[in-house]
Amino acid sequence: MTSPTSDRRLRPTGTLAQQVSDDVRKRIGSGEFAANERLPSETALAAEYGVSRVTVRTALRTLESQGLIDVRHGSGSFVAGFGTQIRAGIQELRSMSETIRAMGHTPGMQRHSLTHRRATPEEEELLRLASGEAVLHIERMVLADRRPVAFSYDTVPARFFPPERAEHVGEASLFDDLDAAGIHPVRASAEIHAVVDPTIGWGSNRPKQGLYILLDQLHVDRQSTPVFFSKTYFAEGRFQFVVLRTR
Amino acid sequence: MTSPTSDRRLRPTGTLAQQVSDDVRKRIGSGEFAANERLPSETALAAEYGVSRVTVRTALRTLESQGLIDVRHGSGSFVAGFGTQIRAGIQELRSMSETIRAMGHTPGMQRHSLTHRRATPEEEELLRLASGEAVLHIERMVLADRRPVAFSYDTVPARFFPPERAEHVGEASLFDDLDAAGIHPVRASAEIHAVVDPTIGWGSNRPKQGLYILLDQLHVDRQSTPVFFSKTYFAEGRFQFVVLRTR
DNA sequence: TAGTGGTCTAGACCACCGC
DNA sequence: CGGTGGTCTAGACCACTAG
Repeated sequence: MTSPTSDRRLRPTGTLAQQVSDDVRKRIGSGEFAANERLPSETALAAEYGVSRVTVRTALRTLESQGLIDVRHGSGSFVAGFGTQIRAGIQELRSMSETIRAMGHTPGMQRHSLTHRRATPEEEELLRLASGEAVLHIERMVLADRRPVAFSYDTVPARFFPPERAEHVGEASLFDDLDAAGIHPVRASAEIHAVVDPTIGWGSNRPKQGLYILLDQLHVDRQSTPVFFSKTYFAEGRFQFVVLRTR
Repeated sequence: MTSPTSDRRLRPTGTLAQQVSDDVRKRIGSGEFAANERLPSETALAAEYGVSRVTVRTALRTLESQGLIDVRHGSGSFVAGFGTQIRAGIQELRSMSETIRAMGHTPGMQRHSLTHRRATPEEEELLRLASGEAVLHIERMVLADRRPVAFSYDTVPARFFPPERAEHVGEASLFDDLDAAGIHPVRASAEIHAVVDPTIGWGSNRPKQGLYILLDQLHVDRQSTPVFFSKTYFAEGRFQFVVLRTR
């Protein structure tokens, strides 16, 4: 559509498809599009936003994969029936704090330890380090409403950070620390495992059963260069992962 | 490309993008495209297959999400380094047998029990059944190379099947049974859980630790009508799930 | 700077749904 | 049947990579 007669204003962040996706999500959240209601047709949304239908479809696909809408061939797209519970799609890579906030809870982060040490041979290979290079190893507890929901063990090359900053790495968001250092992880390939290990974590609030979903992740930047890896243990029952599987 | 001068022959199964994706996967498997090698450019592939670049991109995105290739902006697409280990993307909805075969193993299926009974109130709501309707409940063991890798508990409305067929449901692929009955599940929304439960499963080969990844799934057809639900317990350590997470 | 992938467009045709 | 989503095309321009 070249005539912007009815363009809805978009926050110019990221790709057009992301902007549309964000805006529709906002309109769902605000109640403008209520549960089980039909969204405007793809053609109508394209006209309203002043973008092509392909772009609208890309945006809707994102919302679908997050379980927010339900796209039905021949009928339309519908706001998903609840229940109200905000679910985290496992395909989305976001900082833990973001994810928890999006779930409607108050995030917290507690760094348990920070170690500066030489990389092991395995770490050297995984992160493509020079021989003898140093890494920072960080152990953190992730809280939602002051309750531990995950324990994360992260390993990142020490050279990313100037010495005066290194000691503060991981006090809050590791993603933010990396961004500030000009390192931008954008993807992670993750293995999903079930783990029982009572030695995982620390503190008195730690889940007693020691049952976790482990995401064993290697984060890479846009060039697929390894940036850091992490093992994050999500306490079963305190964190819900959802995935939309398609044929 | 309208001139099919160099069309590579494709198996006319599914969408064009799927055909391209399948063919490139085959060429990777055959070694024509070796590990860490660069694939032909998207433009070149589009010309070779006689399809648009958009279609090639859709196909490559699928392979990327399965961890088979590595797409790098400005450089090209590369066959992922192995590993040799064949991995199953959690976003793909396929029958267990298909998945195991694709992993390079010999699939097997053993039905442990088949129960015809009235649906519980919860099942009625989940599957949108009429009051008092009957369901089939099936318990099966999934084998790879004769070794149990998963236990599946499936519940499906009894009315899908004529009486003479009902007793054979789930002896092999439930997907096939449903297809034959004109029911076509195409998507599943799944919750992912970690479970420890020694009462899961049966038989002498059952994993002793009783540790599983549970996929709690509701399968729906194209109209998002619930078709059946299943709880599938994948033995930790015998089955590997992978997911590509993106920002 | 040449070549690659990243994004977007306008338009087309098909398959499916519900009236 | 009209309206919806599903798929595909040809072309365009941009951002990134590497020599």
